[in-house]
Amino acid sequence: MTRGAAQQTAHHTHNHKVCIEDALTTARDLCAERGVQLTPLREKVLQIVWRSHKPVGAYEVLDELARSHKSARPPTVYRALDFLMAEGLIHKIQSLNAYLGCVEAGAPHSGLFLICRKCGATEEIADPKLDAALDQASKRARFRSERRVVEISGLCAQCAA
Amino acid sequence: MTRGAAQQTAHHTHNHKVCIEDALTTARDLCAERGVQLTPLREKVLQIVWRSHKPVGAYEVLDELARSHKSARPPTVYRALDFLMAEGLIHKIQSLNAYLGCVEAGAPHSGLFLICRKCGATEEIADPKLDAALDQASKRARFRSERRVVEISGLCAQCAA
DNA sequence: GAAGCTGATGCTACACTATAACAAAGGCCC
DNA sequence: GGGCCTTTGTTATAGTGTAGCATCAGCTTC
Repeated sequence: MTRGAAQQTAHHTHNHKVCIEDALTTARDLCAERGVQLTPLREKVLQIVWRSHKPVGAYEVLDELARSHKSARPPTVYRALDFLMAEGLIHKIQSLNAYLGCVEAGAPHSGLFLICRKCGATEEIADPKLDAALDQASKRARFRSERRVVEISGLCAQCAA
Repeated sequence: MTRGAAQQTAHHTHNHKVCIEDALTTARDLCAERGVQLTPLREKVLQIVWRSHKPVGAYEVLDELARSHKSARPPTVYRALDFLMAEGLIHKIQSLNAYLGCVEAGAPHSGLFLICRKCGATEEIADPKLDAALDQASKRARFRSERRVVEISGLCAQCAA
């Protein structure tokens, strides 16, 4: 169900079909457990988001969705994306206005995203030290933290080389 | 020139004129040092952004600017905002598409923003432990970090009470 | 099985955010 | 004065996201 650390990274070369299948299976299981509906439309959107490890814009999703789903309109896509985010199946990358499949759906987590500005590949990382630093900083400011956005742009290992 | 820690926080009550004056003075000095032009237009935009400790949208800036500057249009505002960001005088809050005066202009830093979802007040915090955690995480992933976005939404001390 | 409810989708229009592209104006240098 | 650079003016348009109401399918209750 969960993948090993090596497969969670945004490699330039890997068998991506496995990523997609894993994500869909996890999503179906989670939604079933929670009693929420992963409808064909929502599943299709999830699949589209998972076509790569690059964040994908809502209107890119729409273009792709429209190929198989003539009636697709902006609200169609945004509603599906909102559902998937609410269920923790995808994340929104705020600095790109784009959406990315979550590699650890189900596990409570607030990721750190490493976004390559050259190839677009984006890796989600969980980091206890980061969580601790953020919790500590919030606490010091007597701030009640609810939602986190932590994104780093730069060059991935491959593109920096 | 730099303010004490107490005055950097997004208090609900404080003499905000001091904040604005400090920010403008710092901006003028910095731009003079760097040989870049803090034109009246840019200064006015900076002043508008500094009207509060809440992030302000570009079109809010435009509305305000237009009161004294009839020819103001979207590009007028975005160009000024881009300049101010490039000089490190303001920050963009990505999760709100809004802009906020930088409390520590000039000092190299990558802040953590605590954004109150109720009152909107947003506090910028510098945190060495956070920086360390981010650097370490980037390094582990062999990622060359360039730009950071760290934003936490929630409730500030006053609004949580 | 009709009435009513709920959640999901269809559909039109619109609001909000941001940029492209080119023109004009002003300062500076030679 | 001519050429160059930076800033601002101006029009148009691209990109991102939501409001609001209609419809439809499944489910329940009587």
